[in-house]
Amino acid sequence: MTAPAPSQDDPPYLRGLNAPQREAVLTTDGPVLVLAGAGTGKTAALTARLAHLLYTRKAYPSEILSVTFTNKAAKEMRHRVGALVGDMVEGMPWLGTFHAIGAKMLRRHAELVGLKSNFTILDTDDQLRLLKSLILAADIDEKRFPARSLAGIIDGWKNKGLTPKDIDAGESELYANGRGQEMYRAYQDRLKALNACDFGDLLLHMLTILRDHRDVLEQYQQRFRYIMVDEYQDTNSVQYLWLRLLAQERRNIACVGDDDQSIYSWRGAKVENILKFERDFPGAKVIRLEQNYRSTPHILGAASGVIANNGGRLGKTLWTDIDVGEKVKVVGVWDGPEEARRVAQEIEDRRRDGTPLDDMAILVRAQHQTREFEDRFIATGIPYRIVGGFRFYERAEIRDALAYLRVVAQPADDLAFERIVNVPKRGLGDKAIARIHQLSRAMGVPMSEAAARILDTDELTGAAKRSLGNLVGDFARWRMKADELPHAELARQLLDESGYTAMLEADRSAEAAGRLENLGELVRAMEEYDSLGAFLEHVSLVMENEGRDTGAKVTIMTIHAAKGLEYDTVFLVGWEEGLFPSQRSLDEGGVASLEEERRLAYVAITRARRRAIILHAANRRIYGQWNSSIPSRFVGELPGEHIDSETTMTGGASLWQANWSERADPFADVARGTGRGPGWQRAAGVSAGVDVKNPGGAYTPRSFSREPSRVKEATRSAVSLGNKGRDDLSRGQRVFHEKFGYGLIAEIEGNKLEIDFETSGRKRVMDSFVSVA
DNA sequence: TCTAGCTCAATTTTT
DNA sequence: TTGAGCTAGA
Repeated sequence: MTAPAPSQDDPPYLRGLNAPQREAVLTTDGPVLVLAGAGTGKTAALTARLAHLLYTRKAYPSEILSVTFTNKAAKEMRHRVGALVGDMVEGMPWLGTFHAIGAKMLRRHAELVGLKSNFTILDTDDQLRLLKSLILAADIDEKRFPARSLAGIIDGWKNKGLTPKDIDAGESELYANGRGQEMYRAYQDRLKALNACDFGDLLLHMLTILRDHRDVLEQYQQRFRYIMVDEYQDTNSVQYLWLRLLAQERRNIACVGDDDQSIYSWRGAKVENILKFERDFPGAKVIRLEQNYRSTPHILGAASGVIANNGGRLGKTLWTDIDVGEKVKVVGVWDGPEEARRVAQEIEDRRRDGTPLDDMAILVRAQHQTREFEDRFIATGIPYRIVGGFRFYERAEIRDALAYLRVVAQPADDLAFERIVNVPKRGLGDKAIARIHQLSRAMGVPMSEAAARILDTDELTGAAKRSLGNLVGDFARWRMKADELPHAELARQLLDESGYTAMLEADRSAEAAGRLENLGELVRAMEEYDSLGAFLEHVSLVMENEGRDTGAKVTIMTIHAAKGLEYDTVFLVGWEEGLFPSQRSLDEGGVASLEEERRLAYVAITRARRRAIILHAANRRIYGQWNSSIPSRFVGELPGEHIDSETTMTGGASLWQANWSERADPFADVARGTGRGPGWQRAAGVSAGVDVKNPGGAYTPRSFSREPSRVKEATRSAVSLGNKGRDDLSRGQRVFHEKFGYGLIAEIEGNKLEIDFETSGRKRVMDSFVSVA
């Protein structure tokens, strides 16, 4: 089937699509593989395809299975489909992430794998605690064979679709001298006893069910007339097997992906899945989306040049009719702090040119690289946001609150009980918990019940007994209230009456305030759900880390986290051998890993719409040790015609500039370390805690442009000197800072403050970052 | 039972 | 360097 030429009569969802995109939309029947390069309008095609299926009545909304990897992608898809077809999207129960859909199916058939339909979904933290107890029970040295690695191994098995009985001796050898299988089995048994499963089980159990129960399989094969898969290059083996089973009958499966953007092999993703699609589904139609709507030719050229060094690609030729734009800038700097300064400077310049902060991002290879930038941005007052780290529901306070709710809703949830029994501190330590545990085992009842029964014995004495008595009474009361109160209100009361809120209020650290806010957020979020159960499901699968992040900010994040996003200006930092490509990756995975790192480089460059700036430093401090480094091999792979190189390590005029800069700019910590050793810094009375990290590096011009940097420097300094501070602040006053917590103002210099923080010592910050405590 | 100080290790992390 | 996790003393 060939795509008809665009015409006036096109339905709305086809407008604005190019020929291959249309083809991807209109080729509804039979297997289709859409190879969509970065920025080629993949999501547009995918959503239009969905709209087309609905409009032409090829399927009811409930007959389309549409899977994504992330909640974000699912949400985006739902939103965009909604814009095209309106309310019909509401009737799409099977649009979601692999895990959400897996959970939904599993709840219907839980009994087939020995679970009840109200099973709990454990997260990583629960999983680890459970494994730890099993390792202890099995008398394995947890130091030599950490729970974390067992978790990783089991996860790997689940990703491959292996149940305990599928583990052979070789695989079993991965943990504790061949005890892998035994531990995996013990873990699965324990999960079953707890009526729980982990993320991997959501898919693995479903796969088992589809394999062992023909009737169930046929039911879903009949139901799903059309199947669509986003980011197909990221599917792992279970997901692949699961999809293949479901698609076998009707063969109406459309997968969209880009082999060049496969960057999750370490999580079990198999690029092979996309490479062998045509073999799996003979007669498959392969459609290539190659017109890029995002980036300038130089950016595409640079990215293509790098990725061309990989073997075994399906191959695509990206092109664009966007204006030529700037070349990709490659900048060599002296060290990490200088890299941060250069980026900060460039951000200021771009901001002046009218690029909003929101439209700039710094992409790092590893999370620890964010620090340098964070420090710099705090000192210069550039608003930033760091993406990644803990997701909302992974935060301790959220997990604690949820644990309370879980104990109320599901008294059998021992993991939840153990988590909160002594939070806040109630004098119920290891000894008390061990006793409850013992009784629970002996009587075959859940711990929360054992706790009630142990009160009738003399196992516990004095304070501990009284304290446990209170807790047991509290839970009994909360459970009764659970039926009458709205669950959000229940949560509110529970947090207050358990002393949890009070515990945080008493904590004066920087985090505590945020934690209280998070709890408020949690309770608010609960109000949107019909039942406590529905809410708990949502939280374990979907809860996102959005918050109300208002205001324009520069984004700092890992390249992995940036996949699927785009920015006007992108800073690609730390392009040095060992850091990127990461040494560890090279050591462990050889050529395959190097290629994955290269794909990462490709993803990184293609995030940029108009401007990409690549930086590499000659010296970097890693784990407290200074190391010299050489530019990444990927820098060498950038085609010369698409880049402008610049290095700042010229020496020469540096000292003069340094002196000048120091006098002019009160914040030129750059100058303090310049051309003089640490001894001088001390002699000059630079106090500890202030940013003095430049280890005697050469001074470097602070602008990327070749024009004399002094001019810009001067205006900028005048501006910052002339900045008037806030008039509501005075020396000795107590203030609060989002990152450093509470402190007293020691010095005020215009709009800059020196503050003695209670927990982190003396720091310099911009006054706009603090509030009166 | 709690906490201060010690040792040890240290990518990426869609669910 | 930072942090997590564990051991010794209050």
